[in-house]
This record gives sequence, C-alpha cells and structure tokens, in this order.
Amino acid sequence: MAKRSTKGKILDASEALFARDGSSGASLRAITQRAKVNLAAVHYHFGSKDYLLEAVLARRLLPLNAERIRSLEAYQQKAGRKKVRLENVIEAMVGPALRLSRDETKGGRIFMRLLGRLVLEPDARVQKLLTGQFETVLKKFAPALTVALPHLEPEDFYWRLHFLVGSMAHTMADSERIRLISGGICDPDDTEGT
Amino acid sequence: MAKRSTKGKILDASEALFARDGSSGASLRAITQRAKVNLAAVHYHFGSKDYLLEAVLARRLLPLNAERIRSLEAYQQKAGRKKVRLENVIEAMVGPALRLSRDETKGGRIFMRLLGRLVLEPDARVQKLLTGQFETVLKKFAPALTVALPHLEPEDFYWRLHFLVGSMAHTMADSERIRLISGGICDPDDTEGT
DNA sequence: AATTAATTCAAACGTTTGTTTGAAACATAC
DNA sequence: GTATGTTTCAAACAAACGTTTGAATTAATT
Repeated sequence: MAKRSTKGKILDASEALFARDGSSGASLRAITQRAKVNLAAVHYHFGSKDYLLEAVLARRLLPLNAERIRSLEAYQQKAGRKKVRLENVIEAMVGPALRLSRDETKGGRIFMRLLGRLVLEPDARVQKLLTGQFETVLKKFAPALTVALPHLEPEDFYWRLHFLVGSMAHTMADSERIRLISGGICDPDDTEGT
Repeated sequence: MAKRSTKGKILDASEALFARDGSSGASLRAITQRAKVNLAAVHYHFGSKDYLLEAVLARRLLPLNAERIRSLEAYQQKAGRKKVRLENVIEAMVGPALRLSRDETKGGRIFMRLLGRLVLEPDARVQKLLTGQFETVLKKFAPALTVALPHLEPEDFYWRLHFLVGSMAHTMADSERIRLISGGICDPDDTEGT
C-alpha cells in the first residue's frame, strides 16, 4: 500500500467523521486518532478546524464542478448551433456527482453524506463556502437551462431546480437506506435507473 | 403575553438552536440564555441534554402522528368497504406534516428543519428515537398501503415511507433557500404548487 | 558532513462543555 | 404560621474542546 501523506490521512478521517458526527460533533482528537497522526498536525497543515472543513470540501468539490463544466461544454460543442438537449444538461449536472457518489475507492458516498448534512447547516461560513462553489457552476448552467426549457415559467424553473438539488443531496447522502428499502432489488450503484 | 412555563421556554429555545446549530453544536448555555432560564433548569426538568432532545421531538411528533392516524381513519370510514384511494392515504401521511411546516405560530418550519437534520444523523440514539416514533404510525398505514398498492411487499413500505418522510423533511427544512434563489418569485407557503 | 528547512511529537494552555450541588425562593397544605 | 414539597439560582465540578508551544525528529540543501 502506497504510504499516504499526513495531510491525506487527516482529510480522509475528517471526511468520515464530519459526515458521521457533524462538523461540530466530530472532534479533532477523534479525527487525529482515526488518522493515526498527532493532534497538532491539523493546525500545522490546515491552520484550524474551520479551514480543515474547507479543505475537505475543496478536495472533492473543485474537481467535481470542473468536470461538470467540462461535460456541459462538451455537449455544447457537440450540439453546435443547436441547443443542448435537456437530458444532456442534466447529465452534465448530476452525472459527475452521481459517479463520485458511487466511487467507493475515493470515499464518494461518505462525502455525499457530508454534503447532504452541510447543505442543511445554516452556519454562515459553511453556506458561503457551498454557495460560492456552486455559483460558478450555476453561472455556466443557467443559460443552457433556460434555452433547453423555453416553455417553463421562471417560477417552475426555480422550483424544479431547488427540488432537484435537495433531492439529490438527500438521496445520495442517504443512499445506504434505499439499499435496505429495496432489499437489493434497487441498487444505488445502478446509475441508469437513478 | 401569557407567561410561558420554564419547560416550554426551554423547549422553544432548544428547538430553534438544535435546528440552527445541530444537536451537538447547540450548547445548553446558549439554550438557557436564549430561553432566559437558569442553566440547571434543563437538568431539573429534562434530566440531560439527550433527554431534552427527545422531549423536543416528542412535543411535535406525538400530536403530528396522532393527527396522521386520525386523518387516515377518517378516510377509511368515509370509504366504507371500498379501499381508500392512494392519494388520500398520501394526504393523510404528508398533509399534517405539511400543515405543521407552514404553521409559523408553532415554529413548524423550524421543527421541520430540525427533523431534516436529525434524519441525516446516524447517531444510534437519535435514529432509535425517530424510527420508534415512526413505527407506531406506520403500523396503521401499512395495511392501507398494501391495499392501495397491492404489488408491493409490506416490508418495503416501512423503509420507503421513512425515506419519503426524510426527503420531505429535507425539502421543507430547506424551504428558505428557494425563496432566495427565486428572488421572491416562488413562495414556499404556496401549498398548491407543492 | 554541516546547515537549514520541514515535519512530528508530547505536553500544556485557556475555554467551553454537560452535569452536579446545596442553599435560596416560591408555592401549597395543614 | 409552620411545615412540606416544588422550582429557581449561583457556583462549582471534572472532562473534553480547539489551539499553542518548544523541543525532537526527519528531509532537503549546500
């Protein structure tokens, strides 16, 4: 097994414990103990607990949003002068997140659970962080969406978008449960069905 | 203003701060300070922080579930020997929660936000509490649902409904966001649209 | 090999946490 | 009015928290 850096071990342990116990419920002592690193290493590498949470999010969100935009632009180029089909816009938006949530080697499911929790957290710092991340991606998607759905009233548009994001986060965060629900019939890893 | 009991003041403050800061993020000192009550009053009236959380949930969940059952039985009586229509079963299930979430005088929205957070919390104690509360109501709904949806296994309902409620709570808990996103175009209080 | 920089470590810092205590204040009954 | 039971209060408790420190260790540079 390739030896992982202290920084990486802390990020992994933080991701897991933040997701399980919440950002205030998970203590640095529990995190460093799980990561098998010294307590002070967190402040040496990240500065504070808040910055650690930021780093945990950035590690996954930056590549995720980058891939979303990359995917959308690929569809736009393929469509040429024609408008991008709605299902492709949605795929560019949801697909990358869905694939990440299934990638167990990268702890994607755990991260999605964390994301689902943080979305509900009205803490000013966390919200600034999340909306900031999401804004850049939304700026790119908004035009494509209004073009793909010309018949929709602005009201419906926002409702649908809101409901989509909420359901997505919740569904992914709680993906373990649906596995139980269906008793194996419905596999959360089945992207097509979802 | 009618003088509210110490117990009630603590419950209100707890509900608000648990919802805003999480069950571990909200401290008893912040709660008692907001409730304008002595710190030790929490332990005198509730025993511990955990029992306080229990009481906060029970105060809303017990009447809510009672009304769900009452509503379902009303539909059953009206249907007579015929089976209750699925949409009525759903209304009996979702309706009371929806109305509570809109009842600002009872802090319904705040409570729904709290519920949405707790559903995502894998803490054993919290989960036992929620599923325990939900079980009684489900026992009543399961027969009506198996009749309305004859092709589904009974066991599935338990989890599907739990999952449904989770998504519901999440959506309701996040109802503030859609107001911001749409810039006031969408009104979360618009029940019809929902 | 010597020097410098980067990283790890054990220990302690001052706060804040949930909880407990025992006396004061209040209400109710006799 | 005295006694009894209930509720409030300030103060303290031990434990856990995020954070800081300075020396020990490792890695990199010259």
